[in-house]
This record gives sequence, structure tokens and C-alpha cells, in this order.
Amino acid sequence: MPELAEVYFYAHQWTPALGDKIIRLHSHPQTRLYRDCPATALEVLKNRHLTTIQTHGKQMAFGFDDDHWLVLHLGMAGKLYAGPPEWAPGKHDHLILFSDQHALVFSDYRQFGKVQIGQQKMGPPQWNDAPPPPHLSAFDFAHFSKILRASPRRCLKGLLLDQGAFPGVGNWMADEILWRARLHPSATPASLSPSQRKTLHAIVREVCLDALRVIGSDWGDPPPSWLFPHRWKKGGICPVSGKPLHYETIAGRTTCFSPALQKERRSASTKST
DNA sequence: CCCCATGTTCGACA
DNA sequence: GTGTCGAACATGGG
Repeated sequence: MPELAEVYFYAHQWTPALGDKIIRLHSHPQTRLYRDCPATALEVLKNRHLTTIQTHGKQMAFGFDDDHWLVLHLGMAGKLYAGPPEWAPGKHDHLILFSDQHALVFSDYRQFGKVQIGQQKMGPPQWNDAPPPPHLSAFDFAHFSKILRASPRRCLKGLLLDQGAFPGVGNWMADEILWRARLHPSATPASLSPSQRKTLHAIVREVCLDALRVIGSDWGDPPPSWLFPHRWKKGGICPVSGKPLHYETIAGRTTCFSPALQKERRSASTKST
């Protein structure tokens, strides 16, 4: 279930092993996770210490001695956890780093995740000119406006899922954002009033910060005032309007919204008969 | 057997 | 070039 906050949570499951020396590796080298990196390349981590943990959007980076980086993506079903050093690899434990104290496990039964490795002094490979994620102050209104201007006709749901624009925002966060902003998922940047833009910017940041606060360190339960706990069950009810939530595929993903609050606004020219 | 799943990528198409 | 859509990836659950 990895979006921004879940990714942060999983990355820090390995925090207890900071400073550990990796002495042994386990992998399932034939799996899809290694499509961008042969499992043998991971041997370089042997006898190196885990020195730092970073996340950027849905990406996680683990730093080792001499600027070696292990970069992981959790895909749709990936999880990280730390187990005891005698951990016996499970069927879907596709990568395990063993130290004297811990087994650092990357488990992903669907294999949509990804393993990459690289060496770079400046930080995790390819992260140099990554756009700022919404929870950082660099994601200011000017930056946000530039994103809207670049894709005036794209539906908001699809735009929010674009990792180059909103790193870390995934399906449930995008729906949560649009619901709180009272905007229809099919609305476009061009259709927004100046005050709607201001609101959307503030709410994008709010949802990211809320998610990190509630889920990022503890994996707490999101409160019933969010859309989140209502969207999964069939026949969910909007906690604001009291009316049924609606489900529709938009931008290729199941999208949950509250028609009572999130009105479709279409230009007169697209109206039929 | 069917459908669905909190992600990404690629090719087809308007 | 802009956007959208469907399929594919691999596995499990309802």
C-alpha cells in the first residue's frame, strides 16, 4: 500500500540497522524486481555499513560506505521490515541484507517493485534534480502554479498521480485531496478559479503532511473525518454530505469521490443536445 | 471462472 | 505535442 507516508514508514523499518555491517545477502535473482539491476550487482554491499536512509516520494534510498546506494521502489505490494539475523527467507522475500544483528527484508509478492544500485557522492543516483515533494516548503504556490500551467487540459486526478509533479501522491491521496478541495476528479487546471488554485495548493500540502503525521512514523488509523476510512467499503458514505460515494475509473485508476460535493463543471460547448 | 487491488510503462488512438 | 485509455506485469483475495 505504498504512497508517500507508507513509503516513509517502510523505509524506517530498517532504521534499527543503521550502522550495521552487511555480511551476507539473499535474493531471488530471477524475479521481476531485478529487471533494472542484476542481483549479482548487490554483492558490492557486502562488508559495507548502512549509513543513511532517505525517501523521495515513492522512492527509498539506503546509503552505504563509499557512496554506494541501494534504491528501492515498493510497487503496489512491497514491504520492508527488519527481522532477527537468523531470519529464514519467505517465498516473497526477494532481497534480504543480513548483518550480525538484523535481517533487512524486502518482500513483494506481486513483484511490481524495483531494486537498483549505484554509486554517487552527491546522494542517491538520479535524485539530484528531482522535483520537491508537496510536504516540503519548496513546494510553494509559484512551483504549484507552474505545474498547472504546464498541463492546462489534463484531468486533476491524472495530474496528481504524476510522480514528476507530485512525488509520493498515489491513488488514495489523490482522491483525498480532490475530496477535501471539493473538486471533481475530471476537472482540469484551466477550469480552476484563482481561489480554487490557492485552495488546491494548500490541500495538497495538508494531505501530505497529515499522511506523514498519522501514518509515517506509527501507521496510525486515519480518522473518520478523512475520506480514507470510508472509501474502501462498498456502499461508502461521504462523511460530509451523508450521501453515497461514487466510484469511477478516471485516468486509469479507480477513483472515489462525493458527487454531492465534487460537481463536474463542464463548458457550455461540450454539452450535448 | 469472474473481478478487483494504495504502481509504472508502453503502444494505440483522437 | 497533448491527453486518454487499455493492456501488461505477478500474485492473492473475494
